[in-house]
Amino acid sequence: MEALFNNISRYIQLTDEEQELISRRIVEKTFRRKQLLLQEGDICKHSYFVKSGCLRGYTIDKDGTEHNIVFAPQGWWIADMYSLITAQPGQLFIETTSNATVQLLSRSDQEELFILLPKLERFFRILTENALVSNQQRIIDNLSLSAQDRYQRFCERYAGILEHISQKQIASYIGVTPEFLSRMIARKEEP
Amino acid sequence: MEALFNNISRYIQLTDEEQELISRRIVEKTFRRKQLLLQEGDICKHSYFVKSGCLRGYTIDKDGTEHNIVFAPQGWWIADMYSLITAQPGQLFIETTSNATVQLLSRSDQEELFILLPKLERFFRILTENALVSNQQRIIDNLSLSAQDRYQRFCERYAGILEHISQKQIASYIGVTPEFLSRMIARKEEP
DNA sequence: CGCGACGTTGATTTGCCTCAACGATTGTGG
DNA sequence: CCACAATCGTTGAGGCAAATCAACGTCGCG
Repeated sequence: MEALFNNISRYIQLTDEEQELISRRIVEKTFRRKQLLLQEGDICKHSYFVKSGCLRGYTIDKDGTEHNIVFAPQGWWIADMYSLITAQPGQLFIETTSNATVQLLSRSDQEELFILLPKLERFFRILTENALVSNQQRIIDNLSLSAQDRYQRFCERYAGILEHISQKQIASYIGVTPEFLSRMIARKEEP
Repeated sequence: MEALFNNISRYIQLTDEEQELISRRIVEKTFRRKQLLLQEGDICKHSYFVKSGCLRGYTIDKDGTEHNIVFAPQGWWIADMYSLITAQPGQLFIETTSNATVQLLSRSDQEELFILLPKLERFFRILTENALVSNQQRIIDNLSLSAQDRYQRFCERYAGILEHISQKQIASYIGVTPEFLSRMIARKEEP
């Protein structure tokens, strides 16, 4: 539970009692590599905090192609936000990319906590603001950068977890085919 | 001020005193068409509520090309979120696309209000969640749809304000050149 | 060992861009 | 109120970035 509270304490301070209030509602689960936590059509009822390992969120389009929307390594939160806040079936798949331990907080518990503990609402407000900023930056990058530059940016931004992600996954994230990413990288090696 | 409180009351209830608390911190301004409210390098200090008219947020890339990031018609909020929350210079330009009346809430007043009025923090938490969802959907669309389909989606989603937006602005939003959008539309007219 | 996923490379195709020219509209200053 | 400039939408010709399809070697894993 410590990792979780370290994460939260980046933005708000919690007393032991307040931590206890939260702890009581957290459920911990472990998963093996490539296990699905959520799939298209499911109603997403939890926010997932990644205690260890790495998850990814992706969609599958009408041609059957996967598109990575988000990677969630250790210390990140992930959910199908659309489904979570509307309680409608979502389109996101969430899957482990390695063995992982995850802590779940249900939306209803979360909303209960927001009332008991306005500070926690602040925490998630800030978290959501940060996520919004990074999504907006990604939209800007997609509109204004070449595939090369998008790859550059990706490597910088996700430097910490690059080792654990296959080229195919990166290609899907930056919006090119694996073949083309392979060529780009090959081209870059040459003088 | 009524439009603003109607907007807020979608998600939270406010007493007259609470409304008064907010009102005191709102500044109203009017702008003419094509006036810049914010430009790249500025530090964004306010959230803008659009009382009437329409605004757009865009970036300019290294080739000098504009990319529309967001349209904010009547009843929407807009800001350079990155700059607002980090207090660093942002990259967004914000401009009116028609004559407009805008109500400004400074970040510092906003944070003061979050402490006085936790309900308001809830309102902005929800607002930010919604913005996040729509940005994520846009990322998904950009990764999985053709230019044609992106145009389709745009027309559906922004049906209400289509009349007030030029083709050029739409092209910039969906990430194609004006010439290509023109051709797409022409192609669609034929049987 | 054998199978399936991955990365690579080649040949070809295509979706979209660039540049250029033109008429139509809008806006602006004299 | 008109002349002129600026912006917009349209159309054509040609070009390029990235996709597609296909074949092949490698590796990790059951």
